[in-house]
Amino acid sequence: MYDFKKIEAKWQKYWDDNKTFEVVEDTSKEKFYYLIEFPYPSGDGLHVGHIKSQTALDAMARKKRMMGYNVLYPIGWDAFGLPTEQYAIKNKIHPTIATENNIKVFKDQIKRIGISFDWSREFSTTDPEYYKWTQWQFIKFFEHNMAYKEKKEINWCPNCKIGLSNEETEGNVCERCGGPVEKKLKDQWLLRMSDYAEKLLSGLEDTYFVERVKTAQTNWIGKSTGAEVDFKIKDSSEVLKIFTTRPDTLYGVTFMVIAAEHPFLEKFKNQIKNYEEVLNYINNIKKKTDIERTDFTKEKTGIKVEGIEAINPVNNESIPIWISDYVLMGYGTGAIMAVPAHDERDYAFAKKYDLSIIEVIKGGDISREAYIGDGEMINSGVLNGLTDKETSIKKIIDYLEIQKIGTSKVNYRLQDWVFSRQRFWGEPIPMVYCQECGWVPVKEEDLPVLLPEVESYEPTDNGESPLAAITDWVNTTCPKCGKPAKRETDTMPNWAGSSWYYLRYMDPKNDQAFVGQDKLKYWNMVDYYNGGMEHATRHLLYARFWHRFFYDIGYIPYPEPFLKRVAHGMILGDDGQKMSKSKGNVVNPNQMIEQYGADALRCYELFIGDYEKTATWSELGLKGCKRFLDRVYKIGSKLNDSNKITDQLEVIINQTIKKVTEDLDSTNYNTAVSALMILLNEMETQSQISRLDYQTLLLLLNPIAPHLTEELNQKHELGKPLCESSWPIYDKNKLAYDDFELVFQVNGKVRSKKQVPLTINEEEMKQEALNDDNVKKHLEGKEVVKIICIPKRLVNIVVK
RNA sequence: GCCAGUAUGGUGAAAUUGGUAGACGCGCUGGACUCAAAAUCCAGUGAUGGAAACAUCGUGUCGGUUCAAGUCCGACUACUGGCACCA
Repeated sequence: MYDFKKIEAKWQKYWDDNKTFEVVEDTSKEKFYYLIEFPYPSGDGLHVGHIKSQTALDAMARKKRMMGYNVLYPIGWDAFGLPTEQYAIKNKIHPTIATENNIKVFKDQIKRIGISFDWSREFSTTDPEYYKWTQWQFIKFFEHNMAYKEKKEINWCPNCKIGLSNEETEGNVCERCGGPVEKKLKDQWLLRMSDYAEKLLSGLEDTYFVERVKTAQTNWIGKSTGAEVDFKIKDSSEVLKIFTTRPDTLYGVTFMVIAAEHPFLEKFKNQIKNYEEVLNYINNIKKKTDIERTDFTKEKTGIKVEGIEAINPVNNESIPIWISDYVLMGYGTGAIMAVPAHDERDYAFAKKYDLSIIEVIKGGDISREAYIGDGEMINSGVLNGLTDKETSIKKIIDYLEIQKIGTSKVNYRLQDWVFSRQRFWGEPIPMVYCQECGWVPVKEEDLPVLLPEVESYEPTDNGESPLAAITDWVNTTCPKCGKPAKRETDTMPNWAGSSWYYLRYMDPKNDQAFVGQDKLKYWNMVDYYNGGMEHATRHLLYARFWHRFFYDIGYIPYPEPFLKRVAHGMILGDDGQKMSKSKGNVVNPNQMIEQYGADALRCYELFIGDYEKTATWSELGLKGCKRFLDRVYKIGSKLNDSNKITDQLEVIINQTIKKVTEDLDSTNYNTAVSALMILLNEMETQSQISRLDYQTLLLLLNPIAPHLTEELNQKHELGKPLCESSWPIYDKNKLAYDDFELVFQVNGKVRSKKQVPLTINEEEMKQEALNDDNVKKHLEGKEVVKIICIPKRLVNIVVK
């Protein structure tokens, strides 16, 4: 019938030759910035699931351009990171080459789908011209005291003698040798992201993220409000600080629990009578993984610290101190006050070790379980008799503050960002260590710090980055004093380059700044950011943090990077399982394009179902979309000479323009496709259609099936190329026919229907209903109680 | 455990936001074309009863509000995603 391969190649060339989708800043036009998460170019290429969001945003972008907007829809490559490094090691190929090859494959795939990316803005995070600025930004963090070094645990395989990423330690077993993984302390760079917890939380109010993304972010930040309280250590000037969200239960404290890593243990070493035992317990804990340690289904363990005791500041009672694995050093102060009567964990612990339990809130049965509900305060000094939790909390905090033994306090789950990786394939951290000057950033004019050309990029056997073995590269001079110094050999995490790429798209060739101020002002926030749910926490928070910091220090004129965030649903294989090479259910877009064409594939990607939900791939569904496009082609043979909308099609065409326009602005792509199918079905009932009917159909379908529609538009000489045409506008007065089907109900059940004019009034509607034969039958022997008329809808007769 | 979301035919899913449940696609059944098949076209397709008209039932379960509930309220169940001994 028609050669879709030829048509697709022809129009892809046309767009390239005419630079149709290259965008230049133009203040006379309104801007719109669409963004997809840039792909990680792996060796496997893209599957049909990956291109769903690219296609969806492409349809939106094509439509917005036809509506006169200046649309930025860019793409690049997030190419640093572990998969490429491992691929390179395995295949004995340099990661730079591997990356180049992978990008080539990805790019070819995307080009064949006909996505309208502005390729002139393409870059990779591995380009020195790009990572120069990632390094420059790190130095800004450092200069503002937002980057610091600290000993942190890494996953360590004692067998392979290398540091492993979390992904490589699934099940606490080394992915390479299958042996057990240990923890090892290493000096690492961290970014003070926890300082930004409140800003990242409140900033969400300035965005239109979908609800589930917002809650994921909120949960990750994990704000909790409570109090910090000082517990004196008996016979000492030291104070044990704890954090609690329930200071109202302070009178119910019967013991304290501190984390195994708590500094008190070292500090009171000489006073702790069972220090030997304590050390033993701590060493046992250290052997466990985080997962084992935090698995709350397992029984809690602990040991009493003999020889030191704390004093409850509100009633001066002496209380014992315990160590347990259920208290974590990384949250709050690493110590808690235990109120077993009103906390499940404390209760379980108290029961196991036979510790006393004091009830302070009435309402439960503490002989059976901890009571976490509300009730009257008892055994609680100043709080006795109060019944409202909020009032009690406020009162006790006031008391603590007056007595100077505590203060209200907010805590966040969000921690600082561990920014060091002991790997080759990442941005070198641009810092130099000098014996005299300490850590000194590389001078700006010496950026980028290039990754050296090396023979081997395999990890070293002592936990250092492979860069540490390259002495020529490591040994340098101090940028400050000029004396011999050593470079930092760790690299940045994969998340670094992806934290600001959307800014670089605005100004990808700038060699004076990471992005120009004029470009920032013009493009402003990303209007529409699409990504997977797997990035709704970390990537999205890292990028928002990065952005917010550069806003705070004056490099970006607005605080939040993304206005709207939408999460696409995954596409599963036709077996209902996640597509993966090992399951053999991966569908390659190239094969589908080969058989059905890019337009049919695009159409099906959008038609497959609710955009935000997971969907199962079905080649039969794709076939159906191909049939639809074939019929669009065929109906061209029914064209007459008229350049007016055909009377009989006027209403449905206007309805379809409205529907497609609205659906392509939201995420309802499936119903946009369905509306076009309905329009085509209607056109097929006509013996002829006008040139304008057809052109309108092609324009509306163009964002979804751009190649075929351009070809048909040209073939039938309907006008200039669609990509240079304007989006159709509907006539508000022509959205409805002048009659409609009136529904007759008796007691809410449909009993009959009749075609009536739109001009019908309420009285006439009632009469029509009462005169209907089937309605009469259902009224027989009954009394009419009332009649409800809904204009343009129905009449409901209520009978007894 | 906490937070968020989802549940509709054989199947992917629609449903004007309280007003005809199942649009559109797939599959299936029958027919046309063909020596035949594929492709294409036409008709039918929630279940039960009926020749039909029509009737009854039907949107995860149980209750409620309403003239009217897939949609609102209450309780529950299952699944998906996020967080999780976070004090």
